[in-house]
Formats: sequence, structure tokens, C-alpha cells
Amino acid sequence: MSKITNLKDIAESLNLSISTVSRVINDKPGISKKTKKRVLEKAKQLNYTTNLMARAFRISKSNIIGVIVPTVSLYFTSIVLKGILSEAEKRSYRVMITESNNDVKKEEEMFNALLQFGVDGILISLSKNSTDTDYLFKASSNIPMVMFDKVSSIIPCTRIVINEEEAAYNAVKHLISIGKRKIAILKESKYSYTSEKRYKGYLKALADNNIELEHDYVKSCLDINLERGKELTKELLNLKNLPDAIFAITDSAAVGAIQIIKKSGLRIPEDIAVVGFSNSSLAEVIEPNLTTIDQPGLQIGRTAVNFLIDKINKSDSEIDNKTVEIKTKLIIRNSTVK
Amino acid sequence: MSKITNLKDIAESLNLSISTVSRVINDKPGISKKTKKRVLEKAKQLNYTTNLMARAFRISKSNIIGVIVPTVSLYFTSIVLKGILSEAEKRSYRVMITESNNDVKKEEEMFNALLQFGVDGILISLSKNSTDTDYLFKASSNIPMVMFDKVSSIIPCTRIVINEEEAAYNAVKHLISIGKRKIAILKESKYSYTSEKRYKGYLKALADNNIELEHDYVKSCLDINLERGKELTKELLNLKNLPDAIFAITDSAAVGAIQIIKKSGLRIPEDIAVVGFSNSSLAEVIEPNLTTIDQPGLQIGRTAVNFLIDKINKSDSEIDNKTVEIKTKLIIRNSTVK
DNA sequence: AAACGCAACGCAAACGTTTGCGTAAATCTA
DNA sequence: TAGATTTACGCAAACGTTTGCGTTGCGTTT
Repeated sequence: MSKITNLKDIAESLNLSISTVSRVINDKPGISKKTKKRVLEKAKQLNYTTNLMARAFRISKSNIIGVIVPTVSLYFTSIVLKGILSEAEKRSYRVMITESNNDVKKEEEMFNALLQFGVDGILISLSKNSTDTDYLFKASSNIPMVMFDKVSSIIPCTRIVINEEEAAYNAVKHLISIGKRKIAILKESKYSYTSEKRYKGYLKALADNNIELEHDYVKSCLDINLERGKELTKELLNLKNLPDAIFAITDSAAVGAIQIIKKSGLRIPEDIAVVGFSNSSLAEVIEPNLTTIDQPGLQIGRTAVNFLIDKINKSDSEIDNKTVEIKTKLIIRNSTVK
Repeated sequence: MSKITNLKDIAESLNLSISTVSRVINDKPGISKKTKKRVLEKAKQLNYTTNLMARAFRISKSNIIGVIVPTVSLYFTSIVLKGILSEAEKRSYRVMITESNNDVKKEEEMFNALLQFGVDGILISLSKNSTDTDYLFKASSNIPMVMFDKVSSIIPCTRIVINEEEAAYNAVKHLISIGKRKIAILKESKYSYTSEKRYKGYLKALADNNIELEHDYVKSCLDINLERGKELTKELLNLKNLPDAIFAITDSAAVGAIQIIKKSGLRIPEDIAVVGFSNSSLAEVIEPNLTTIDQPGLQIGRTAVNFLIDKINKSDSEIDNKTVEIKTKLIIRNSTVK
């Protein structure tokens, strides 16, 4: 453990005061070129690096931003994180990442932990069933915060989202445009934020095209994934009146649906067309390739960070309560058209 | 911005000294039950939370661990991160995550940045082409560090890895056991650490079974992925003497291989069997399902954190230079057996 | 030559904690 | 009950920075 040199070391070895050394390190005015040069040389010689912990403590600004997500291993989330990391690095912020595991209690714990560590701002994607966001409401005036993906409309802060409803609407409209009218949906329970939004888009697309809602075609579960997608699809295939299309609110559920449909001997998309949501890496691997909504995670992450950092550096702490929508687009593949 | 209460606030409102308050907060001895109770009540009333930044600065221990990975969005990596986060949280450490993007220069930058922020230890998976690990060598005696996945054998620190060579050996042995002898490999260039290890396993399996190496069956590229897997497989299919099996050092490359083979009309596994590496989510989606090596990311992440934290809390800073191997297993699916 | 201005630097407090040491009061010992 | 020990607390320094203010010394102005 070789000694780490600090300002004092440099100051003493040059017969200067700590303040002077500090000022040249931070490039503040009022220093002669000569001493500036001497200090910089000595600093390099002793290979000084500023103790960011001490600085952060002193000026109470850490240059760290905290992130809370339900889980890091979901493909979409990991892409958003990549966007966050790359953009944060450009603006020389570091990132502290935590998981809530869709547990509101844990989410609040993480939030407070990040606050205690003195992060300058927080990026959060809410837990799926996050209903009691009381703590967030209180906190929203105390720390810069931006929400992304799973957001709350009652917390005053900026939100980076896609237009879930419109995206789902377009997906279903596409199904209708290829002649389908008996369209089922695989979704989550009504406590899931994004699921409800997408469900609304589904309903609106049906209504706009004079298709009556068939309740048997609406399949919900608590925590959707590939396995649930299979199960719900099995239930659909047991109906006397089969659907001719399935809109799954998640790519993995769509993949599960496709696997079951294929096993049953029905043809995709002729008998049943399938569309997913997210454009994950599975979409081009499953056969037939999956028609889905492209959800630009990188861009979401990047804009979220940029809005947050802008807010951090804006001393006027008017909490702007705006919602930024990132454009999605429908990627048409063989699960809906040959 | 309501005022954040600190030890002084509590002390003054109770006519106590800051030291006393600090001692009860940290549950140190030498405090009467009565004042302990008074302080705790007041703390709760003013909802005091300790300023971790100040504490970290004072005792120069941050309870933060830094992580450097090539990229967070690779499935395997995101699972490792999940393991790291969950275990770190259990031991009340926070995690700062950074990406090197397989750029050694960036990797060193990130390393130094983490040091400057005063992390207590660093978890690192090296860049693919990391040859000049000089900075790590110097740093290894200054900060607790454990490497995982892509490690260096010359840096003195503990390493959490799988036995890449053995895993690859088993994969190829499996191909041989089902009667294949013309076994091709899709790998990366010789500067890729894991690729080289797996290639060695491939070579050994061939040698142990008296199969001569056919140089045309060894296909390399710089940065392997699904697309590269396709290209290399096309080259293989252009040979006059076709291979009867392909070992891809990555699931995504294996998927690319399968897609090309299917398109060519050849049967899997009868004509050409395919085995991948990692057991990613693609493995059960591609058809036929992919035989592959399960690489237990969660466990790797967890053990890496635990070793690191143990080392952090062991004041005797003997750098133990040990390698921990996490067991892998071959998952046999339809890409090799019907 | 006195007065002034400015450039260049030093002093010292402050950020919120932790902790070694000192000390008063309380308790115990004989 | 005097002395010894223990209990319970306070004092103040320290961690490495940043920064407002004060202080030199020099050159410039009348």
C-alpha cells in the first residue's frame, strides 16, 4: 500500500499552501503561470489523483447517479443500462445500479440507500406492481429524479417512455390489416403498469375497427414469461372458437405462443398470426421470425441520463413534470406475413 | 429541500455531545440505556439517516464495490451482474458498474476512476484482447480485486472462472460420442482469452480420440456473434469435404450456424450436429434446440462478490493468488441428438 | 513620493463523521 | 468513609477538499 499523495504533499514539497495547489488542480483563476506549471509537474511526478470522496463530501456533489430497475438481466433492461452507462460516462458521471426485483419494499430501501450515499440524482424504473409510491412522492422534491419505462403519472418528475398504447394499437392494427379479426391478447394482471397501457391500445384498435371484444380472448397472468405464454396459449387453443391472431405483450410470451401453436399443427400466420413486443434477440431466432414492436432501449437510457444530468446542474429546482416519448416502430416479420 | 438532520442536530436538541450521539447510532459501548433510548427516539423523530459519504470519507471505507465488464448487455454478463448485485446487497455493499467495451484503454480509465471514488474493491472481467495488463499488476497490491470470466493468470489475485478447456473438451467429446469425427469449430482470433481456452479443449478432445486436426475446419473471426456464425458456416459448407459437426464457442454463433445449415437443406443433427456454449435464452428457442454448455452466471457473480468482500474485511492483506472453478455441465438437446 | 490597484498567494473555517483521550460522577471495595 | 475502580459522557483532532477573505508585494498613477 504505497502512500496516496494528496494536496498537502504537493504543497509541502513546493513550499506552497494547500489552497494554491487546490486552485491550480481545479484550474481556478488567480495563479501565476509559473507556479501553475510547478504544481502540475509535481502533481504528475507524485502521480496525484484527487480524492473524489473527499471532494464529494466537501462540496456535497458526488457525480454519481443511482439507478433502480426491477431486474438487470431482462434483455430490454440491459440495453437501457448500456445506454445509461455510455452517456453517463461521456458526462463523467459514475453509475450505481440496484435491483428492486419488483418488490416495492426493496425498491424503497434501495432508493433510500442511494440517497444516503449521496447520489446526485436517481433514475428509476418502477416495480411492476408499484402502487404505493408514497415515498417517491415525498422524495421527488428533494432529489433530481427521472423515471423511465415503468413510470408513475402522479409523481412530479420527467418521464422517458414509449407510447405503449400507440405501439400496441399499431401492432393490433397490423393484425387487422392482414385480415385478422379474432385477436387474442396475452397480458399481465391489471396491476402491471405497462401491461395495462398495452391492453388499452389493444382495446382501442378493436373499437376503432368495429370489432367486439371477446372476453375469452383476453388472457392474463401475474408475471408473464415464456412459460406463461405457453400456458395461456394452450387455454386459447382449447376454445371452441379459436382466435386467428395473438398479440403478446412480451416477446418471450409470443415465443411461447408460437411454440405451442406449432406443436398443435396450426399454421403461422395463416391460421394464427402472432405479434410480440420489444424486438428482443429471440425475435429473429424463433421460427417463423416474430413480428414485434421495436423498443429502442439504448435511446431510452441515453435520454433519461441526459435529462437527469441537465436537471442536476440546473440550480433552479423547478421540477418539470414532462413526459418524453421515444418513438417505436413495428417490425414486420414472418409471424404475421409470409 | 427540507434540511437533512445530522448528528449535531440530534445532539443539540438533547443537550448531548456529538460523540455520544454517534456512539449510540453505531451501537458502541459506554452509553447508558437511558440516553441510548432518548437518542434513538430523537433520531427517529427527526428521521436521521447517516451521511454515508461523510462516514466513508472519515473512515476511508466506502462500502462500495466497483465492477468492470466488457459489456452489460451480453446475456451471460447480465446474469453475472444479477448475482453480484443480489449478494452485494445481502452484505450491504453498493455496486458501481462500468463498461470497458473491450477497450483496454477504457478499461484502465474505468479502473482508475473507481479507485478515485474510493471503492473498497474491484470486480473485473477483462477486455477480450487485454494483453497489456500492466496497470493491473501495479494496482493489484493496492486494492482488493477479484477477476471473473475473462481473467489473467499473471495478475496476483483470486479468479472465479469456469474450466473453459474442460467444458469445451466435454462438448467435443459428446460430439464424438454420437459418432461425429469431422468436427469444425467456430471461434475467435488468438487474442481472445476464452476462445483460446475453448480451442485448446477442442484440440485435446480430438487428440485424445485420435482424430487428426483438419485445418479447414477451424474458422476464426475477430468478434464472434450470430452474423459471424452464419458467415463462417457458409464457408464450411463450401468445402468439398463437409464437416459432420460444429462446435461454436458461443450460443449465438451456434444459432447462426443452425440457421445456415437448415437453409442449405442439410439435416441437424444427422448431417451436421451443432453445440454451443453458455446456455443462453436462445438455446431453447432455436430449432432444433441447442445442445450447449451451461455456464452458471449467477453462481459466478455471487462467489466473486463473496471472495471480494471477504478479502476487503481481512486486514491481513496477503494477496491470495487462487483460482476458483465453477462447475459447468453439458445440456444435451436436439441439435446433437434426436 | 505618496497613494492606489491588482495580481498572487496564504489562513482558516467548513463539510459530517469517528475516535483516542480526558474527566466527572457514580459505584464499589475494604 | 477514603480510596480505587468503573461508568458515562465531552473535547477536540482528524480525514482531504474547497473557498471567502485577508495579506502581501509589485507596478502604475498622480
